[in-house]
Amino acid sequence: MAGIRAQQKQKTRQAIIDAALNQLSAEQSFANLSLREVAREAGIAPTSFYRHFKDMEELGLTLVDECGLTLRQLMRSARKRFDSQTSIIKVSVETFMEFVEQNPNTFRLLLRERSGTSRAFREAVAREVEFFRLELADYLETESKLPTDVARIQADALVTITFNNGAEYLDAGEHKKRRLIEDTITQLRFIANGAAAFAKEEDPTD
Amino acid sequence: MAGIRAQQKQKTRQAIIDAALNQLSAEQSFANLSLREVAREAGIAPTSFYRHFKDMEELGLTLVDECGLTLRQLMRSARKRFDSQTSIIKVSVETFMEFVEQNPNTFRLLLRERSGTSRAFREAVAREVEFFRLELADYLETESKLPTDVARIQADALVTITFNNGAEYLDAGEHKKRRLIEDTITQLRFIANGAAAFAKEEDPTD
DNA sequence: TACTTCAGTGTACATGTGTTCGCTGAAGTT
DNA sequence: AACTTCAGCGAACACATGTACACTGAAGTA
Repeated sequence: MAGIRAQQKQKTRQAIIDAALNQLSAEQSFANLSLREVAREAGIAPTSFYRHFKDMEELGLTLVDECGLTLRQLMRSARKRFDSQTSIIKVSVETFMEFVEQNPNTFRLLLRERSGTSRAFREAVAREVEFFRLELADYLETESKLPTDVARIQADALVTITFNNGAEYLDAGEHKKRRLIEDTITQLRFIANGAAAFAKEEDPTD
Repeated sequence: MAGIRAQQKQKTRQAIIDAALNQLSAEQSFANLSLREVAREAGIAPTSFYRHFKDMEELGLTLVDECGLTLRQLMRSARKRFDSQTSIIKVSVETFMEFVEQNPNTFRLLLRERSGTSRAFREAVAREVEFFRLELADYLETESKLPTDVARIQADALVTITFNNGAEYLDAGEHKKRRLIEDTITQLRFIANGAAAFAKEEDPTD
């Protein structure tokens, strides 16, 4: 049961996925990527595409899932392996920007489809971002001992700022990139301090 | 010199612009709007389009400019007419969300082309957002008496949060919309307080 | 009135698209 | 060895697109 058949199928499936990702760039979004272009790049006939995906939409959703997963794992490991010397905020931001730097097209996919034309895509990206928020809110609640809803609102803000500055990072020059990282860290600190002060005000006993 | 000619030309030019804006929706972005579709909606022959715009790109840039201008004027007037009873933050957020509610397609245009495929578009939107930031930073510097760079960093964060939550507002239901406004206000307060605390720390004499 | 300008038109063409259909041949099964 | 499955193929299709071109006729001009 080597499954030569299934193995080969898996291989071209991956080829299609890679082809799609490789074609993404600043000038080309998934939305205006055609089935035929993907097939060409993957080295298969246009019609063979249908053996693996019903649609370009189905392929897109697969990509979003995969990219979201990658990013989530990365951030999770960043939170785990941060040493107590450097702040968790700094580590997270640097990790995130590193990801953006090294996978610009992956990130662009999430960024663009977040406000894209297909409801399914928007929801899929929203789901990924939601994972982020929940995980971070959870972390804040237990580590910073914040009330649940303060943690949630703060987490939302942190994710929004980071994700968005990641978008700016894409088009930035070397100098601006450095400043962007610093500014992001500062902004996250503003939020963290503001939230902490707010929580204290509400419950001074803590 | 009634200029019947020029008058008529201006009229169809506006018809084209309106046609384009009317076709925008959650399911249709400017990027996948074709010249022919716009012409059809505007009630002119496809080729007549060229009498007014060199390109779809040129039309798009015009739209971005126009939309940005509208939004900017709105926010500026909001800042001016806020009565001292309600906080400037609350007024600004409510004004912004009202704009998003009433001009969803206009806002969608800015939102999407911000991370779009055309460099010219991205830069145009970035320019509009930059106006926002600068005006707000200026306001913060004079009103809250913050150091220039703290004001800038804070303004960036405020704009990012507001703009982004506006995007979520688009797809939100009635209940979520109300919560979104509240959360946005809270988040902006976090930032404002965090920034103020930071500034005080740096320069306790103030 | 004769002449020019030019917004708007209709035809035409080359190009790229998604998708249907029937075929092929190797892999898998009995 | 005989039979089935099924990933991949090429030809063909109907369709929409951007744009070139030559045209018309009303508005503007002298």
